[in-house]
Amino acid sequence: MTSRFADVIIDISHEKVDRPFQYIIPDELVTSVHVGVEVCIPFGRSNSIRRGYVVNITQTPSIEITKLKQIQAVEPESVTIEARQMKLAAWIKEQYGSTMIAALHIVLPVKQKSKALEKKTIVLILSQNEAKEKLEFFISKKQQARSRLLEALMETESLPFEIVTGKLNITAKTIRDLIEMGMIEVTSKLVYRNPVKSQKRESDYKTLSEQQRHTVETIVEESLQGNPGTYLIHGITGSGKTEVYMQLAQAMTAQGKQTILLIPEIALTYQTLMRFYNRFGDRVSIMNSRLSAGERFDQFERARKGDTDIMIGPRSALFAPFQNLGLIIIDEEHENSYKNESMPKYHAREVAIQIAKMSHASVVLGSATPSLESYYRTKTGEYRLFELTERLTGGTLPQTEIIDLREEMRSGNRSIFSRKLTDQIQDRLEKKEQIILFLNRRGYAGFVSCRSCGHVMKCPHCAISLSEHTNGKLICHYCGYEEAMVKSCPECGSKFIAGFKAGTQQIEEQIKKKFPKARVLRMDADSTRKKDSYREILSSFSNQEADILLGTQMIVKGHDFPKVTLVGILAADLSLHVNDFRAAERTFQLVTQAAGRAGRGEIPGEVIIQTYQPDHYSLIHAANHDYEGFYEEEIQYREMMMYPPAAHMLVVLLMNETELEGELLAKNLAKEIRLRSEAKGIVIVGPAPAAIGKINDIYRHVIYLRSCEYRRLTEIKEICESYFEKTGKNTEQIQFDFDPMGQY
DNA sequence: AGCACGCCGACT
DNA sequence: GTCGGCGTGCTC
Repeated sequence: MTSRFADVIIDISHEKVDRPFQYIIPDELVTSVHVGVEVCIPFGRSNSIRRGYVVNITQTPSIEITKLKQIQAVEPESVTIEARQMKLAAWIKEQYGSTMIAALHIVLPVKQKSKALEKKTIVLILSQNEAKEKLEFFISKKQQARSRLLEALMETESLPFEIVTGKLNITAKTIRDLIEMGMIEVTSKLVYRNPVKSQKRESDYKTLSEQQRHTVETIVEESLQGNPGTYLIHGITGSGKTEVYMQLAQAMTAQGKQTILLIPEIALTYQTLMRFYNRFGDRVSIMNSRLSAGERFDQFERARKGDTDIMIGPRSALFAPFQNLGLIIIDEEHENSYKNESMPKYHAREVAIQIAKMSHASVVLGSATPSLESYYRTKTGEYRLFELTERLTGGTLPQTEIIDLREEMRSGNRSIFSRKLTDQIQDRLEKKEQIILFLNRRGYAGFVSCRSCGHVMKCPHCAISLSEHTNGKLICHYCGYEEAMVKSCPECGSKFIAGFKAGTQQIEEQIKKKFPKARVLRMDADSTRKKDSYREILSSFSNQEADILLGTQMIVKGHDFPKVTLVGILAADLSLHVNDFRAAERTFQLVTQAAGRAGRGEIPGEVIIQTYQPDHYSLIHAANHDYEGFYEEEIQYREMMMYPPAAHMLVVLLMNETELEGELLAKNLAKEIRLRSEAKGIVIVGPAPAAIGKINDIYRHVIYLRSCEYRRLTEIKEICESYFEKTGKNTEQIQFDFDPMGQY
C-alpha cells in the first residue's frame, strides 16, 4: 500500500510556525486520519507531542521523505472540523489577515473560548528581602535577563505573561529557570460566571401587521424557491422586528432548517431572548459569555446532533455547527460589538454572509438605525430592504429640540445645562416623572472646538478632527498632519477655544448642586465595574428609586422605562468630533436611540439635544427621526472621501518596542507598498503615529489604505505579510483591520 | 512557542 | 581553559 501524507497545522499561535507541516500517516491510522481531525504529532528537536489539525492529505511528500515524522495518534476527544468550517477558516484568514490556527480557533469556538478564558500570570513567591538578596546576586553574576524579570516583579508582585515575554523581552527559558529556583510561579486563572436564570413562561403570539407579513412571506418564499438572499429590515423602535424574527425562525423549523440569531450583548436584549425561549422552548439554545467552556461545548454539540433548531448568542454563535442551516439573523446589526476586536478582526455580518453562501442560507439584518454599510448595499442591490414604519407598541415619537450651546454661552450661561434643559428637569422633578441624561463620551478623543461659534479644528486632508496632544500640538491620526495648538478661533477669533473636557462624575456633582433634592443614579464604566451592578442600577431606576439616570452610551440600549418623559443629550458634539470617519454615523445612532428612550409610556416624551453645532446634519436628521435624510448626506461624505462603504479601507497597525524603529519600519513598509502596488487605484495615507500612540510601552504606527476593490487590499495585506516575514523581528508585530470600526 | 546550538564574558 | 547566560535559527 502506498503511503499517505498529511499537512498539519500545529496548534501554536505564532507566525513563525503558522504553516502546514507534513507528516507520514502510519498504516494503522489511514482510516481515521482525514481532513479536519485533530492529531497528536511530535514536533521540533525535542519531539514534544503537540496537537494540530489536518488540513490536507496528499500522496506525494513535498520534502525529503527521511525528514518526515509520523502522526502519533488521532486526538480521541477531538472536535473534528468539518470541511465547511475548514473552508470558512481559510476564508477568514485570507479575508482578514491572521494566522491559520487563529482562524481555526475562531471556527472552533469551544476550544478557543476555553483558551481565551485562561490568563497566565507570573507571581513572585519570595519576600521583598529574599528577592532583594537574589537580585543583588543576579546583578553580581551579570545575569541581566533574570535581574530584569526579578526587578519588575519586585515592583508589582505579579505580571501578565505577555508583558513579561513581550515588553521585558524575557524568554520562556529564563522563566522556567526561576520557577526551578522556587522564586516565581505561573498561575493560570479560569473565570466562570453563573448561567442565566429562567423566567416564567407566557404565551405572546402576535398577529402580524401588513408590513411584517410582507417581510416574512417574501423571505420565506425566496428561501423555499432555493434562492436565499441577504435582507435588511429597517424598523423603527417598537415596530415588531422580534416578532418577524420569530416567525422566520418558525418557518425555517417547519422546513427542517436551523436558525442562528445574533444579538449584540445578552444582558441588553434579555427580553428578546425570553420571548424566543417562551415560544420555542428547549429547541432554543442560548450561548452567552457566562457559560463555562463545558456548557458552551454542550450547546454546540446539541446543534451538531440536531437537538436544537435555534441558536441565540453573540458573535461566536455564528459558528454553531448546524447540519442544515437555513437562516442567520443579526439583530441591531449596526452594533460595534459585531466586529471582533482581536485578530482576525472579522465582522459578523460579512462572515454570516459567507457562511450563508456556503450553506445556502438566508441572512436577515435588523436595525432601527442601520449601518451605512448595510443601507448602501440595499441601494446597490446586494441586499433587499424592508421597512417597518409603524409603531405597534403605542406611544408617539418624542418631541425633539436642538439647543444651541453657543447661544447659551453668549447669554452668559457657562454651565453644562442650558436654560431650557434646566427648566424641563425642574418641571419633571415636580411632576415626579423620570429623566435620562446622556453623555455620549464613547471614543472621545480630545478634539478642539470653539465655544463661541462651534468651529472644530480639522485635518485639511482627511476631514477628521485633530486631536490635542500634551506637547501642545494638534495631530491628525490618519495622515500624521500636525499644526500648533491655536490660541484663538481661526473662524471667529474668540479666545474660548480649547479641548473639550467633561466626565460623568463632574456632571453628577453639578446636578447635585443644581437640583439638591433629585435622586441621581450614575451609570458608566466606573460605576458598573462590579458584576451585576449594571442590572441593579437599571432595575432600581425602573422601580423609580431615582429621578435622574445619568450615563454614557450603555443606558441608551433597548430598555423600556415608561416613566421617562425627558431625555437630555448633554453634549452631542462629543461623539461628533471623534477622529473617526464614522463619527457622524455613531452620533446619529446614539442620538436616535437615546431619543427613543423618551415617551415609551402613555405620556408623550421630550428630547433635548445640546450642541455647539446645531446645524450639523446628523443632529438635525436625528431630531427629525429621518434616517433616509441622514443617509443621503453621510454617503456623499463617504463617497467624496473614499471611506467605507463607498470604498474599502485597510488599517495596517505596526507595534514596536522602540519608537524610532517602529517609525522606520512603518516608513519602509509604506514605501514597499507604494512600490509594489503601483497605484492600482489605491490611496495610501501615512504612516502616522496611532491615536493611542503607545500601549504598555509598545509604540504603535498606522498606515491607512483605501481602494474601491477589497481584493486590492488583501493583496496589500499579502505584500505586508511577506515583507514582514523577511525583515520582521520578534519584537515587532503587525495587525490588519479591514473596514475598521473604531480608532487607532 | 520551545528547544538546541554556539558565541562570548566571567571565574577556577 | 570551561562554565553558563543569552541571542539566533529551526521545527515536517
